[in-house]
Amino acid sequence: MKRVRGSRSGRPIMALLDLLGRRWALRLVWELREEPRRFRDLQAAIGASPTIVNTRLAELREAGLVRLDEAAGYRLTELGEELLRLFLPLHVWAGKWAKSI
Amino acid sequence: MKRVRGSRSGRPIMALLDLLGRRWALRLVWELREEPRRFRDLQAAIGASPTIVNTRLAELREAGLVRLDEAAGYRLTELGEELLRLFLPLHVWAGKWAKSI
DNA sequence: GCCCGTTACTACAATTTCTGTAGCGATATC
DNA sequence: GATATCGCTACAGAAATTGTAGTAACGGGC
Repeated sequence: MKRVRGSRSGRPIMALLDLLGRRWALRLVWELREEPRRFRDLQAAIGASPTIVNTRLAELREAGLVRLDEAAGYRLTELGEELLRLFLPLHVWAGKWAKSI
Repeated sequence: MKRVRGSRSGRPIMALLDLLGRRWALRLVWELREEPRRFRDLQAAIGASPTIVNTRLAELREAGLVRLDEAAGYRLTELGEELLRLFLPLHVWAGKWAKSI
């Protein structure tokens, strides 16, 4: 098992929070929720530098959440889709949250 | 409604992903899942600088997710607890994830 | 009054991360 | 050979984060 920055405890939840708590990481997973997307497409969609997009994608690939399908582009793995399913309710909740502040 | 960095679109989900995608933001919410905690206690728990802990807490407070209860310490608001409930399954999933990589 | 501990929080230089722009090397199409 | 798309890299400047120290306010004990 690969060690992730900040996960000195070795507790999986901490490693996960650390991984997803890096800039653009959550957003990248979100952008892949519907269909595979190309590198440049992803980069344009989130508006980050190619350097950091590549770095995050590499981390997410190493974590087994994302993979590169040469024919179609970057896509979530089975594991990545499981994670996404946990996050989907966020979409609805975000609307409610926005109204209340 | 306050505008959040990177949320040029105005879509709540983007604002939320941006807010939570900043370093230590997710982790701070997580650390408040059980009980109120003092500033120094939080800071020591996550191992970040006081500067950034204070910055993130201010952002989370402005977002209505966290508040400072002078008697007990920092705690989640009602809204913050709702958000946390969406994240709780993450704990279980993280264990499974760790095993598979 | 005065020391002591605790609280949240700030100042600031050093370090790390991210951005913005340009470009590379491979592959495919004409 | 020219043109386009693909993932990806180089690199200098800008921004975020760290690490350390310290401030100001409050509440005991003495």
